Amino acid sequence: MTRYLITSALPYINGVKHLGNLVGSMLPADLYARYRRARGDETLFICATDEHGTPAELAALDAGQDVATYCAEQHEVQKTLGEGFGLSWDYFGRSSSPQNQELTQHLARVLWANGHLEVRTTKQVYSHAEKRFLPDRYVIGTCPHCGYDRARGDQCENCTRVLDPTDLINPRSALSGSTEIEIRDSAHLFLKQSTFVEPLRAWIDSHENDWPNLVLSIARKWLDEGLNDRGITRDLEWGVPVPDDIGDGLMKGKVFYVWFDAPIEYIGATKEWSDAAGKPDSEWQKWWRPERQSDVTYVEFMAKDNVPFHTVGFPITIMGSGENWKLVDRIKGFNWLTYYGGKFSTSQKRGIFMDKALELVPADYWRWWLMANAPESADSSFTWEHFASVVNKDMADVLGNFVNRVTKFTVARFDGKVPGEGDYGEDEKLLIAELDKRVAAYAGYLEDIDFRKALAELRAIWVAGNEYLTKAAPWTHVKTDRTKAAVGVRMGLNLVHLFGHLAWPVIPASAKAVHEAIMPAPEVIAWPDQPMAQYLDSLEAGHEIHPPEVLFAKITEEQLAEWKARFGGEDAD
RNA sequence: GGCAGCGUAGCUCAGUGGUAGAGCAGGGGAAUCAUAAUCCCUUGGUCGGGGGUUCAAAUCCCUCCGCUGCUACCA
Repeated sequence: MTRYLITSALPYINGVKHLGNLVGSMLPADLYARYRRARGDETLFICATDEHGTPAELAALDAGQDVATYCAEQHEVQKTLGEGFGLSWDYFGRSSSPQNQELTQHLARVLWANGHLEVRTTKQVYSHAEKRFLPDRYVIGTCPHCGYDRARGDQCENCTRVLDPTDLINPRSALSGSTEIEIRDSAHLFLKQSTFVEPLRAWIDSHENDWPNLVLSIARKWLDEGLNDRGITRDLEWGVPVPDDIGDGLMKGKVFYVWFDAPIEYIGATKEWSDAAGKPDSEWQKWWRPERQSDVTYVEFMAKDNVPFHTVGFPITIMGSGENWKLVDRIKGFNWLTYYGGKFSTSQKRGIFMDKALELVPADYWRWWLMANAPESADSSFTWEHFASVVNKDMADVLGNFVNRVTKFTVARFDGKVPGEGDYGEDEKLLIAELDKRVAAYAGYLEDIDFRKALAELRAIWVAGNEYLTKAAPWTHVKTDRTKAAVGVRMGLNLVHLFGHLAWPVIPASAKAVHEAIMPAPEVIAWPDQPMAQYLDSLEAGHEIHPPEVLFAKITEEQLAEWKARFGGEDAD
């Protein structure tokens, strides 16, 4: 049986992530990982913070910390928030780890040995004030085309023209404002991507049927436009050092570009995981260097901006190594989640961030709404009104109220115990047939990693429970035919039990609470494998149940108004 | 400017050649076990505009309009 390796795109270190980041990679990866575990599959779910690069250095500068301290702190912040959202990582690593450094250097060495890297001289902007090289975007000056005086070295934001830092009039450092800058030659390693076009195309074509259109079209666009060789080193201090033995001795003091080492951290974090557990190297290697590629099914989750690096950049690193590293099997890409149709924006404080979100409502509310409305085929839009109406209706009314009405009635009329009288009849058979079909459809959508449809099916399963209960109407029968009422209640309780199992991958904390209405819940709530006829008649007569407190408090009009005002609704820009 | 995606009921979205769909919201009814929750029935769209291909187009082609994003050292 194949093992499942699951990775989520690495959240960048410079601050708390917003809900768009969450829904685009970490949350769907968690849902899928939980589903695999529920089915009993051997599963490893890996994530990490992406810590290198100039933005991290600048954020640290802002915070008045050295970059290592800053990253260590922010890593803990992101780890805590992820756990708050129920993200069930087997390991949440750091791209700055020694393990990643070792692996990154190893892969660079074999690429160098295989002739896939070459040294080229490039022109870089050096700032005397900062005593460092500046990335293009951190050089500002007057645009030669439109005269805008705050144009960036990569592009003028006013006239949108693409620029080179040397084009700027009166160039200066965006960090200090210093004009003491000069253009210096600097040697860098380039990955000869152009030689990989054919194998990449063949590989991508082989996934014609199991990758989403979004992923295929982005990957092919890059190949069609011609792959440029790509610089994989930078003149920075914070990063994985380039080893002396590659690059003809010209790489002293340089580090790898963050996009080179970040995907390698998928492997690095796996090694961090096995090292932390005191396990031998064979433990992480069985995931990344399996005997046969088919021993591991590797699934990656990411937003669409990340697709090129996972369909082109990282695969070239793997292919070019000539070693038997595991290549990704399935890539699930997401579009953008928008906030009232506009972009989530950290700088403009527009949208909702993970820390604030958890202060408002439990994580499962977000998990449900985000995955039920995941931007799978197109961008999707968050609005407070929609969020409140979906959460109140689906979770509180359809699921929560079902659990509540069945369990409360059991206490009121059947002594809080599963009644054993009577046999299932025609109504129960119809329900069982419907649920056999729906549970299979729900599983099918999860296998296909088609989340919106999966959650719509899960909701339909809950609705089927309400429909059944209305038809069975034990509250009516209990007055005249206690046995008939008992049948309805017994089925109702079995449905509660079922719902707890089916909902666990999506809303784990709530599913646990539902499960515990019937009996104590295990760490991993297993998938119901039996046919429904058997499963829905599995609770023992006389078993005592425990009605939960209100499972899902509804979002009130007052809360809605307050949150809209606090976070900015449609009027905010 | 170039490129990509999108534009289907009031709202959020399915549907990619064969008589327009779901959920929510709206309207009517049933029930009263329950967080006034649930269940049944129902109103509602010339599928952004125009042109073309086809026996047949929301679905393929062209064009126009609108929205969003990307445009490579930005993670």
